[in-house]
Amino acid sequence: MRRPTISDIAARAGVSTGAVSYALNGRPGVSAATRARILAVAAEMGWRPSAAARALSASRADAIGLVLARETDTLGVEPFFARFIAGLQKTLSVRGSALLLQVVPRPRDAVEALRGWWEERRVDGVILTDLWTDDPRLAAVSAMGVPAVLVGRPRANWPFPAVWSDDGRGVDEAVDHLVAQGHRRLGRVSGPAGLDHTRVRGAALTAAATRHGLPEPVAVETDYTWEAGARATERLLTGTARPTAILYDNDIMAVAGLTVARRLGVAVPERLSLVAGDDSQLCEIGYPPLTALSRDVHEYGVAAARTLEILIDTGAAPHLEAGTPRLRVRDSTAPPRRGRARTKGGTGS
Amino acid sequence: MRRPTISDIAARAGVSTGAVSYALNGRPGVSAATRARILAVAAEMGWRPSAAARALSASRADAIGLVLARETDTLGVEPFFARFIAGLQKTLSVRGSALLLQVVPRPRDAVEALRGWWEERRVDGVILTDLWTDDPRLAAVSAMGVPAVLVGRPRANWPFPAVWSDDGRGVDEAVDHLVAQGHRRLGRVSGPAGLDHTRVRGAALTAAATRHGLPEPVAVETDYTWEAGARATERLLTGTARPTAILYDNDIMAVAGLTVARRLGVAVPERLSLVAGDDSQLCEIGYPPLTALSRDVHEYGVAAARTLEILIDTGAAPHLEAGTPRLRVRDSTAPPRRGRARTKGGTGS
DNA sequence: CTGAAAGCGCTTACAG
DNA sequence: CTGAAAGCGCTTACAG
Repeated sequence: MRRPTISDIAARAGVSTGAVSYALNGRPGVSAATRARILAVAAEMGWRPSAAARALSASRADAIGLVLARETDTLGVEPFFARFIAGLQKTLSVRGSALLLQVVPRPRDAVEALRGWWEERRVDGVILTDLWTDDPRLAAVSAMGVPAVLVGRPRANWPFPAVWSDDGRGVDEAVDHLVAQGHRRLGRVSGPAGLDHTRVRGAALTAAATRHGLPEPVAVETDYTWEAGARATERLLTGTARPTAILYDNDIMAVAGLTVARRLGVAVPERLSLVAGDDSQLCEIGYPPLTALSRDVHEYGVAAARTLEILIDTGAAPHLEAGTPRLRVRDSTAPPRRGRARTKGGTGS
Repeated sequence: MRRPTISDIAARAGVSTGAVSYALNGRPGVSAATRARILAVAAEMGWRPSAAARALSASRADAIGLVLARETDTLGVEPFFARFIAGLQKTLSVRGSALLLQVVPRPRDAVEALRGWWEERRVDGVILTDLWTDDPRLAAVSAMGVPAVLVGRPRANWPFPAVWSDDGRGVDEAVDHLVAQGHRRLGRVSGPAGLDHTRVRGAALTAAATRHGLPEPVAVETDYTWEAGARATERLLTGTARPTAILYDNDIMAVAGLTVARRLGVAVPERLSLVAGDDSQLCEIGYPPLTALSRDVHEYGVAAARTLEILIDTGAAPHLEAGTPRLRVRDSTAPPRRGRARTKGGTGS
């Protein structure tokens, strides 16, 4: 029960292997009748192309690579990646491309993974996510020449396409919503300052505040974990000029904020409004359910894969905006109640 | 700047390509001096093997496949997979094997993915997780003959190795802990009944209750989501013979339980103890922090990959237990306070 | 210890 | 429209 090859099909159909190849790949070079016969024989024999043989002769791997450069503990909590990957694969499956995945803690480890894949020609292209300000992947990928799609805002000196969701617009929408409710002192619990999307959101928040004539929002940086989100919230709530609304860069920190606010006796949403930067089940686990920036992450993955395929096929592809966040209003945002509320406790675990 | 091949190395080193291959693969057939020279030349030229050529001639893909068969929304919240995959790759990276990943909603979609990979010889073996009672993957994988490691309890008629964590022992430990605190009426919020590990835990809970002379614990089935966990908790708390302790099959449902208990006015842990079935950041997001079953998922991934490699290399590998859960006691479990507490409200959103 | 050659399963010009 | 052949970059018996 050896698996059939095109030679077997050729023998059975009484044609050359070349003809079989043309027929199987839907190319000109065989008559319609011959093609039909070959396809029938191939189906009957249960033939499937050998990925290795095809890769070797055609110089394409029919696979793309994705390296996730994050600490696994933050990765796990993010609904982003499962949805994003499902979106990628919806596109890839049409052509029968495979997805190689690697999970590494830091961007510089990602470079090694990408280089290995490309030098062994295991992938036709790669997708880059979570870019940092000085990310070693950009120069490395450019130098290697591996087709790559940047998931994030386009960069200067980046020779390849970028697929990005307009995080700034999401921030704008959130601020507009809060300002309409009467908020003027905004706070922000951000992700790592070195991450591109952290900076994008920060800039958008500052710009939006300026546009509305609000004081500069106070921001506290974190590493995306629940604990850091809790500490950051506490700092904002116990400092001077306490904000009446806080924007978080993900969902789990917003949940942390909810808990901390309760512990400090700051009523949500009466005294404090919260906006989560990602939307997931977590936003509904507490009371009140959290207003959140929500985006179609699946569609974002589809767009990234499609762009990479075009890049691989044609050598170029346009930048593409996809999965732009929209504000999903739930109950954690409301007009601020006037008057200074007392703050219970101070610290506490 | 064509990438160098072994022919280039052979020419530069003045030997045959066969000799280069032997030298590069650390096989006998070349003298130490020749080998050293060849390696030096290869390094100097920056040679890397072509994965396709190697796969074609050696009939091995140097890659393994993992299909995750779950709804993406539950996947995202689970810290399990990111850690598990990191563990797999720690092992795979030693040999330079790649990981192919696919995310599909149902087991029968997984069969198609596995078949495709194997028939195209994209993988040398696969890892199966989240097995269902009548899981089509088992028969399909056996029939195909693709080396496969079952992540879960060994099964009858399963011709390959299994790597499993003893979920039953985790349940035992949790019940011992609760009984020692004086609990006698236990409840359970379980995952889907068709999932193997759901049944294992259920059986273990019944056995532990019997051993301690407790009444049969009441169990409510869910789909692992927060919402289902909330509904199940409410059912347990508003039913007759309300349990004083509830075991959850994951972490997010335990968090849901905490919220529901608060809403119903059931104090945790005074009136109700909660045990989460997985340990993650989520267990610390509420008050009180949740007692949880914790296991070394990274190590679990290492064990699964190692077992698969042995299976691929030798045609067989022993079953292996790894990542057995241990109870991590936090503040959500305590001796039950006597007397019937009132229950606030009834339903509610 | 070393070299020359066949072969893995495809694709793709190049002749007919 | 079709066939015969070379080639992709390795590995591996098989002779020397």
